Amino acid sequence: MHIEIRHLRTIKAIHETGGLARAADLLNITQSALSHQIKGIEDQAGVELFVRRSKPLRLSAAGLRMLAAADAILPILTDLEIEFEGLQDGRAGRLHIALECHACFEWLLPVLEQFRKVWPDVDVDIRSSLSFDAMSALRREDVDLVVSSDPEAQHDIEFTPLFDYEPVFVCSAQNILSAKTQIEARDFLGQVLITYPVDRNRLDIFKLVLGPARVEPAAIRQVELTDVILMLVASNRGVTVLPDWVLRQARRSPDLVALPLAPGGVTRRMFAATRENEKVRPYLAHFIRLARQEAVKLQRG
Amino acid sequence: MHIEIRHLRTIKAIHETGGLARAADLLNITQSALSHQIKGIEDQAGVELFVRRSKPLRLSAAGLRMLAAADAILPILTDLEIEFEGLQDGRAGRLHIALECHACFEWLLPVLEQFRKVWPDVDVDIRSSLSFDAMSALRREDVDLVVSSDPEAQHDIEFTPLFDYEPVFVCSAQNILSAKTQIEARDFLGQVLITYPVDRNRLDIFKLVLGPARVEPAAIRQVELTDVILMLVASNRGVTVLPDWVLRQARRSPDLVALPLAPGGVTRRMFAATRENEKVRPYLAHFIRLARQEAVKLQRG
DNA sequence: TACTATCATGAGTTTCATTCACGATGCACA
DNA sequence: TGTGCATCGTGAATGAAACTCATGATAGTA
Repeated sequence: MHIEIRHLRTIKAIHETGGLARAADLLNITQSALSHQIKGIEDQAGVELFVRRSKPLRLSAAGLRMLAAADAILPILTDLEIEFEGLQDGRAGRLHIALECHACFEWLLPVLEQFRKVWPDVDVDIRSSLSFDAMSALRREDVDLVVSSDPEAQHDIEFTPLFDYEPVFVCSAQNILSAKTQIEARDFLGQVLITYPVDRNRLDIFKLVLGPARVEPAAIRQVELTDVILMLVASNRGVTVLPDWVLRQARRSPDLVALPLAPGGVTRRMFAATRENEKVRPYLAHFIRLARQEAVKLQRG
Repeated sequence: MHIEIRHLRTIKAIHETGGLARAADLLNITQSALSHQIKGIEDQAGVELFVRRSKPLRLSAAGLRMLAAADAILPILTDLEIEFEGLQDGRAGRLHIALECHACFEWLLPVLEQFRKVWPDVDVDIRSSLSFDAMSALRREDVDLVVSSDPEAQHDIEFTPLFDYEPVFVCSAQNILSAKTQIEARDFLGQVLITYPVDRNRLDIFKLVLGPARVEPAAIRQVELTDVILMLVASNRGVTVLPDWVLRQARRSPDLVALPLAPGGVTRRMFAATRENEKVRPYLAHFIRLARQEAVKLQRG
């Protein structure tokens, strides 16, 4: 059996117009074509779909059953087509974001809030890339944008700068290190380092300081939530390294001391990674613009 | 834009098999055909449905959206096809019954009860033909069987005898006529005749007795329910004429007297009317057989 | 680097929906 | 009861579109 969309439209048209000739007119084909066609459907279905006893012909019980199927199916296709039209003119699309920067949730959420108002037809989602490789996910089209501070110079991926930030050392005022003016690798000896639960070579502190100096802290404790990290640090259960803007938002506690990393502070840059040539998509470009604006606000505190 | 069922099946197959060659195998066409086809879909939709960056190719976001449509649509068609197969082998169908015989509800219901157990896929309904012409409804395929006692000898309609019955006169024991041994037309003069609410020339009493004799009762009162008619008659608010088997079921009241219509009783035959050549349908034949069996039980009381 | 698996492409073939022209048939109205 | 009109069915011809075959291109892999 070989039902086609065309057949469903035919059934619908015949029912609505109440006749073959008028239906043919509606569908912009000849009456003859329709006659051939419905004969074909009936042969395929092996069922009489029309009552020919009288003129004009009408749908039989089986025909009405098929009409019900048509009424269920055709709107689905119409919706799909409308959605595809949206994709074509760039009004719709998908923006699934992977975060390599764990602390970025906080500044990203207001950006997405703004974004959704302007691009209601874009399907938005965020995933923290704790358990998967964000870059290959981007390449595989599992996600559409990655927030990352490692521009790995890939041929098929484009990195757009979002903002600069400084990873700063944070400890309790009770901690001995709070007396220093800047922190170097060997200061971590004997300290408990609190980090986000990601692979250590994706953390600024290991890449920039501890790795090169081959220094290992006394212990590493992994905590997911920024606020919890700061709480633990405030009660001197460990030290941490966070982007400056995270502290600027959260530094209410007088127990916390922030210090630059030697020598004299470090500057890092955050990027939005997209597949090559996709940055021109209007909604992607707009998202990046919004993200940079939000970043400016962050820098101001 | 011109999406076809074939395209939906293709999308589904590619997703399930995870590749063009395997999908082609599943669909029993060549890999080349599929390649051409998906190119065609993408041209039509104006949207990239597949990720060709990697091999084997996979569905893009838009492709997944189309897959969702396929998952919604294909089962509907499968169900339709299954239903049509049922119609083909006579397992399924429609049995909408119109009753010209108003009193027939009572013996019909147990018949339908039996019938539904054997033919679960047949769509059953009963309509009393108070407000429409049952025979033309049958011809128009609005109904599939008419219970009638008027075999009007139509070329495209077939009448199958169900059972014989006798229209009998019923009155209260208080009524003068209860003293008679049989009833003739002139006995109705001065009486209130209670009938079902149908056109008078479809009632046995007018066709057989009052019409030919050109006798008019004092008044006619139309009542829908058989039990109510008998109640009114029992309290001598009028007289009526009903099939014998209706009385046989309901004649508990000692106030009711049943008398034959002159001369010496009248015999009528009830028929099942179907469209020509449709009686061979298994479920229709079976229904008629059940109806006749039930009628035999009725005759026995 | 070679090899395999996978997809793309172009030409040729086949299939099939459509049109055209005409015939058949129901329906309304005289 | 016919007569005209509207409606539907049919068969041959046509043309577009889908498919196959043969081959080329490319990504993943040993």
